[in-house]
Amino acid sequence: MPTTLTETIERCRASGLRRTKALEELLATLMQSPRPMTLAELASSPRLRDQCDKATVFRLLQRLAEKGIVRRLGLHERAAYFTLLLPGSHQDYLICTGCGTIESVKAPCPVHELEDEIRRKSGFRNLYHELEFFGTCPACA
Amino acid sequence: MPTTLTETIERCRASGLRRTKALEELLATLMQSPRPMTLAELASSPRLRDQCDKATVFRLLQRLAEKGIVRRLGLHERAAYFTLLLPGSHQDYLICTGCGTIESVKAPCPVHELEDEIRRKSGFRNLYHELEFFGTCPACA
DNA sequence: GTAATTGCAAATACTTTGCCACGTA
DNA sequence: TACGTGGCAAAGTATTTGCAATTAC
Repeated sequence: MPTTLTETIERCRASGLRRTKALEELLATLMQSPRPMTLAELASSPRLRDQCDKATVFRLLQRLAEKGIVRRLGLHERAAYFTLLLPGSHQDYLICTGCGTIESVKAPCPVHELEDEIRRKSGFRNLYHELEFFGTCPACA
Repeated sequence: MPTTLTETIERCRASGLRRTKALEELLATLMQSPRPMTLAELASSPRLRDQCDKATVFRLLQRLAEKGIVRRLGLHERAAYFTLLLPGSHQDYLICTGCGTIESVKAPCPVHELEDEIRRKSGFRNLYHELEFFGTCPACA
């Protein structure tokens, strides 16, 4: 049984957020989306466009991410990350959400079979993947 | 046997790039780094700081990424992506590097065991992961 | 010699904050 | 009433581009 909007609003209330129109509409929008959305997409979506300012959406997302109700995807810096692609090698990363330290994962990557399956079933070409683990490192805990 | 700097420079030459000091230093820097780096980190690194402008590093990275020698990590938009976290559910994504379309992967995620192992061995808390597949969708191919 | 590459500076884009008004509890 | 929240506008940071000068081939 899928999680309902009401339940999610309850989780927000339980973590101390106030029940506002903007919060409800934001949650509803995210809940209806089958994929992650950008701040700009959210702020200009039908339910939010005339409802509230982009800064409001930004701060809501910020609070929701703090409470663990929303997640901001990607390496947690504002800047883009680049890595050299060495033929025949592949790296996964373990990143501390506290201090931002990035280390590489030594264990073999378990994703290749799924990647093959997706390659076959989806018809995508030049397929590759990125896998990152996030958490709080011992030093930050 | 690890890929050498010379070999990588050769790959660049083979894809039509000119052999410049900036290119060599950039590749050497990336090659020595055990983890992905940002444009700012690269441009201010010892080998590049006095060697060339940040715009040059930017354009080099751009060309190298085009040629498949460097990879820019993360969802390929400038903006950050947000997703709702529903208790007990997890999503992986399939993203077209051509048109940017994001769809969710239906197959079960094969990463949980590795995640458990990392949780045990690394001492990280609040561990979670993100897995994305990238490629060219049938429509873009 | 010719086309790719670079530096510098300016323009964009996205994110984040200040401050005061407002609404929820 | 008190404190979290919202709007608007401005500031901050990262990315990207224009153009003339330079360099690799």
